[in-house]
Amino acid sequence: MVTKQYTGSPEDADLMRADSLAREIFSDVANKWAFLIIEIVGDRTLRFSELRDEIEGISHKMLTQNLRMLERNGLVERKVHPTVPPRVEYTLTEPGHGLRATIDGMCGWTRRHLGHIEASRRRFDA
Amino acid sequence: MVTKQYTGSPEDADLMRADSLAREIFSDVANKWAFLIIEIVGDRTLRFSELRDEIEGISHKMLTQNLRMLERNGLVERKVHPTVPPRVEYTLTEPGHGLRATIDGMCGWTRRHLGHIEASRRRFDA
DNA sequence: CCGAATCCACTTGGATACTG
DNA sequence: CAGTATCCAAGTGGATTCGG
Repeated sequence: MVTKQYTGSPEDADLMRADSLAREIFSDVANKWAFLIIEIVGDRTLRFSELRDEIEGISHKMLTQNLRMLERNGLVERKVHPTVPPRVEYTLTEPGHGLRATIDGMCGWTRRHLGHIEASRRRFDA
Repeated sequence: MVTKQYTGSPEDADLMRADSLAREIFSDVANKWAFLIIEIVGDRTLRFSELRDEIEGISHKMLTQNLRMLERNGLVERKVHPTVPPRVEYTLTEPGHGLRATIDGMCGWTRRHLGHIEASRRRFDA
């Protein structure tokens, strides 16, 4: 993905389609709110309002938008209980858990490099 | 990171600071251009113009902006050769390679789930 | 060649109000 | 409670120009 140079040969056409699709998916998902949502859901089952309470600073609108996007891509499952008042619960799907694992890796990386990054920033800002 | 509930106890203060810093860094870095840049640099050394040519669709401005950001956070190194015309080369730092590994993981995940995602989208859009 | 700065069209996201 | 729609303020990103 990403670095290939296309020659225009016929068998390249499929690769290119897969590639640009991958890139599109990547762009969908590689945003901070999506990551945060996936991390926070984890293996729990959370209601809309619980999610909003746990994700500091997210607005109602952003949360719905990202949940829809994640649902559309099959990363979270949305379960509606037909009660009054309504109760809607979100969980990660199996592919969602896979993605979560990679995000976990990134969180770990962040934690391990906090010091280095802070130092680098101070140097840069001077 | 992210999910902890703070009690307000003194020892929590440091955790909270580290946490919000981690989140800030995360927000900096978790954007599609940054990911793409890191992936494309890989273990190569690339000039500004080479980068722009390889990253389809990125504008001059976005590229500079993200390169500055990555440099500030110590993920890429910027080397200026004092020639005429100027020659500026970018490489990943050691922490940059660490982050790259996690992004690689995410790319792999995307490739493995292209089919599932496409199917899920079709279902959703109907 | 690289990058900073300006301009401005366009998108984004927050606040609010309204429905089932 | 969950979600949609609207409005509008603020931010973003592209094109262009100028400078080192």
